[in-house]
Amino acid sequence: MTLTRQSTTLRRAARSLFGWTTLRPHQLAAMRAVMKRRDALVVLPTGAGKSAIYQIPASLIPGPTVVVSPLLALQQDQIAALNERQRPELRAVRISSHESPAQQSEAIEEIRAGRAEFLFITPEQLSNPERMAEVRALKPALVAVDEAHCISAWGHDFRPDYLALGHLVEEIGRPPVVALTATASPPVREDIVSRLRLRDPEVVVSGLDRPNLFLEVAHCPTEDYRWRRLVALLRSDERPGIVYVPTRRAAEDLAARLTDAGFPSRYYHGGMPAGARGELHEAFLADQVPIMVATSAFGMGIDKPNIAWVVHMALPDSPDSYFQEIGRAGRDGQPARVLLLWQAEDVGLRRFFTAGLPDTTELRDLAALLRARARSRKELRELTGLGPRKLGQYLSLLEQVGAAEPRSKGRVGSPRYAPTPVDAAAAALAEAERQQTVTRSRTDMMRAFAETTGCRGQALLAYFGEQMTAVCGHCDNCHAGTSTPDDGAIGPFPVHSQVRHPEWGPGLVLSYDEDRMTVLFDEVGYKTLSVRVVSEQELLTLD
DNA sequence: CGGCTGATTGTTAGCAATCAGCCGGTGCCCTAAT
Repeated sequence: MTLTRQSTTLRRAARSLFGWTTLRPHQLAAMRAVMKRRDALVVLPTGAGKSAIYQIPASLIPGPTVVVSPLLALQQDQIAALNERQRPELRAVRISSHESPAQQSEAIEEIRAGRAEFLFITPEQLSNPERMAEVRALKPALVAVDEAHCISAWGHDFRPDYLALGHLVEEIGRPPVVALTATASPPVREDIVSRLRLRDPEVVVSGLDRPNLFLEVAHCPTEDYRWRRLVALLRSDERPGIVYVPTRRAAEDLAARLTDAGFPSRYYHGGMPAGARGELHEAFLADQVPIMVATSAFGMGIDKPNIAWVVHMALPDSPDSYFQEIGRAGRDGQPARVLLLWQAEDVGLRRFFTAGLPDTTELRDLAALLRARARSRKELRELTGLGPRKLGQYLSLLEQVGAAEPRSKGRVGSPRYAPTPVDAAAAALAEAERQQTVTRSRTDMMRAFAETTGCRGQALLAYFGEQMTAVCGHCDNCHAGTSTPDDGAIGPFPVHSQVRHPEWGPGLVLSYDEDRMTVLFDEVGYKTLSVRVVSEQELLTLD
């Protein structure tokens, strides 16, 4: 099929299924890749018609589509949106702990008989060997991984089954894979590609700059100042909006305090019962909650067009999280305010969350067990006494250093020429330390973003590996006139060139900000260097 | 890592300074007890 004919087919399907008269260029590019059975990584803001990128080709390609999606509540919304259209080629079912065994069999049967196209599922379900066998038997023609940044954000500790997704997709029969997310900095993209084992994927990145968001940061020496700045923003009375706080308790306390002060607010965090969370989510979407005070639990799946502002009451852990959270504002294209209220002390909590390295003795014993013979995770849990999360994290580290490899039926063994358990444990610890260093460097970058007197739009885009040639014009520093354009040519190395540091190894030049430059190193993460020192001491060489 | 709380100390009778201990985000899933 020629390109034009394929585009026509896609456009026709878009009109028939979604009532759209046009497809945006990036949508079309990604859809064409999927139609050609090529892997794809799609980074587009929510609301840019991202889901359609897999849904429209899926309706045209024979065979069902497996959609890996992280949250059951989010799956429910996505399924409802598809089934509302009442088109058999878009019908969706799911398998999760919410369905009874009878409902699960019915879902499988609907897909098998061709009455449904999409099977929504979590990585945890797929890591169950019996479930995997059922899904493989359906011979899926496509796998879509929604919110793919979860692989990087959650896989390494919180939800280890995310890290095994690449292997799980291979067990399904390795159909083409399309990974979708609203945010992914270069190391996160790399993580997604390598973890999902994408093969020469078509990478589509677009729309990272959000001109209708006004970016503002205030350093708050006292809690009282933080409060006053928040109230000052609320007085301008643009609603609705979200206040992000770092802890559950802060969410409850601040919502009460705001309500008392005449700003009716509700709070939302992961410690609340699922029912209450669902109701709050719905009420917020229906404009019944003007102010939501929430932890980072509130976010994914909130596709609400008229969020007029987002305030952060503490420094987020990374620009990745920050971008994701502010990205929920102003989806209707109307001007929206984004305000970060921070203190240096905020970093302490972030350090705590990233603390904790694996125990070398436990790693060594686990590596020794794997060397003896392949075992199921359940056996390994019983033999080592490790919890499922810790075991998943350890197995992932050992796999990265060549001391573990997934086998069929959910078993894990060790490769033929695996290092000795002692060497494997040392290498795995080093890898965990590297990951921790990179994670902490992200917090450093978040702090640098807060402290910069340069253009914040440029700083944020540079972090995501995009270069803006002019200042953004929609941040506090641009308005104050302190922004200086980063033309990418003022430094000794061009932006996006590969460089090497004697100690930190290879890295990617991201940006220049006055006399400093930011480089992303593979081993130590983001570093800000003095251009003068780099030049005088010849610290970097072109790689 | 750092803020908060409650107890101890220190100097001298009501309270200030210090310190140890505790707490802190994100969600699948399964199992067992109602």
